[in-house]
Amino acid sequence: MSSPDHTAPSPRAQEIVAAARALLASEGPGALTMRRLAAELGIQAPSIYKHLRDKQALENALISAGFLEQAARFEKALSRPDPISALARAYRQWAQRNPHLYRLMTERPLDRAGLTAGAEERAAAPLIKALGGDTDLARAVFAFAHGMTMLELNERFPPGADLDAAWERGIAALRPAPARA
Amino acid sequence: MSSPDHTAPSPRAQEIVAAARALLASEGPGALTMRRLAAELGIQAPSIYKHLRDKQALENALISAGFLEQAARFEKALSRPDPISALARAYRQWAQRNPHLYRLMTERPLDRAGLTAGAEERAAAPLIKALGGDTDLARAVFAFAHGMTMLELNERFPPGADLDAAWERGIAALRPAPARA
DNA sequence: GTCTATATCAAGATAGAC
DNA sequence: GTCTATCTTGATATAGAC
Repeated sequence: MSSPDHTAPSPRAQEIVAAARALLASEGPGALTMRRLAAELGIQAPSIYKHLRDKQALENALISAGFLEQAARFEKALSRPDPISALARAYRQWAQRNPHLYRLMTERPLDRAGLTAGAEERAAAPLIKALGGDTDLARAVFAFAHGMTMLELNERFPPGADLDAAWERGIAALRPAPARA
Repeated sequence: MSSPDHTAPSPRAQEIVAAARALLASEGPGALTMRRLAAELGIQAPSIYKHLRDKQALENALISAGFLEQAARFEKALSRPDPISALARAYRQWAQRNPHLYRLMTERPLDRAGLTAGAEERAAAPLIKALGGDTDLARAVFAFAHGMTMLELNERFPPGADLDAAWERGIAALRPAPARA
C-alpha cells in the first residue's frame, strides 16, 4: 500500500535496490532489513529513507525488476521451436536461480499500485500468447508451474523424486492437443 | 527443528492448540503470537511454555492437525464416483476454509521430526491411490492444485477470472486417459 | 498451572543537524 | 547524501516464586 511513485528512481535509489537484490539473493529475506542493507552499502539505515519511502517501496522495486527480468526470458522462450516447453523450462530456471526473489514476488498479494506499470502483465503475456489466448488453460499451466516451483523450494517432494519427470508429465498433459489435419 | 515430542500432549496443551487454531483462523498469522494467544486463554504468555516447548512446537501441532483433517476429507473423496474430481474439490475447499493454516502448512519446509508421525503421508496417500500409484502424475496434480490454491489466495488472477473453469480445465487435462477397451 | 519480572533482541521509522 | 540520536513497537523465551 505504499503510494505509487511517479517520479523516476534516482541513480542512488537504484544502487540501493541493486544492493538489496544481492543481499536477498545471498542471505534470504531474514537478512533484508533496512539496517543490514545500509551496512552493505556502508551507510546508516536512516539514510535509505532519503531515497526510498519505506520498506514496501524497496520490495516493490525488487518485485518489479523480477517481473521485467522474467518477461525478457519468457519472450525469448516464446520464439523457440517448442514455445510451451521452452516457457516451462525458463520459468523453472528463473525461479531456481532467484528463489528468494521468486518467493517475494508470489508469496503475498501484490501492491500493484506501487509496481512498475505493466511489469506483471509483460511477464504473463508470453504464456497466454503461446496458448493462443486460451486464458483458462494459461491459468492452469501457470498454476502447475508455480505449484511445482514452490513445492520444490519448500521441500515437499521426497528426496529421490524425479521432478524432471513430474514437470514433463504435467506439461505434456496440459499442452493443447495439436489440431487434427 | 524442535525436538520430537514423544509424550502425548496434555489436555491443557490441546486446549492451547485449539485456541491457537481459532486465533490463526480468525486473525491470521500476524496475530499468532505467544502473548496474544495467552490473552485469548486468559493467561500470561510464559504459562504457555509449561505446556508447549516453544512456538515451533505450537505450529507443528497445528500443522499435524491440518494434515490429519485433510487426510480424513481426502479419504472420503476417494470413495466417491469420480475420485479425482472429488479429491480436487476437497483439496480446494479445505484450503479455502482454512487459508491461514493452509499457508502455514505449505509456505516453508516442514519440521518433519516435530510432526505427528504419518500425518503428512496420510494426507498424500489418497491422491496417489486415485492415480493408481503413478507418482509422477500425482506430483503434477498436487502441484496444479497447490498452485491454483496459492495463486487464488494471493490474488494473482484477475478479478473476473473464472477459476472454476481453470480448475476443471487443469484436472481434465491431468486426469489419466481411460483405458482403451 | 499460573504468576511477575526480566532478559534479549530486533524491527521500521522520524527529527533534525551537518 | 549522510549522520547521530531516538522513538516505538513487539517478538520469543527464561528464572523463580506461589
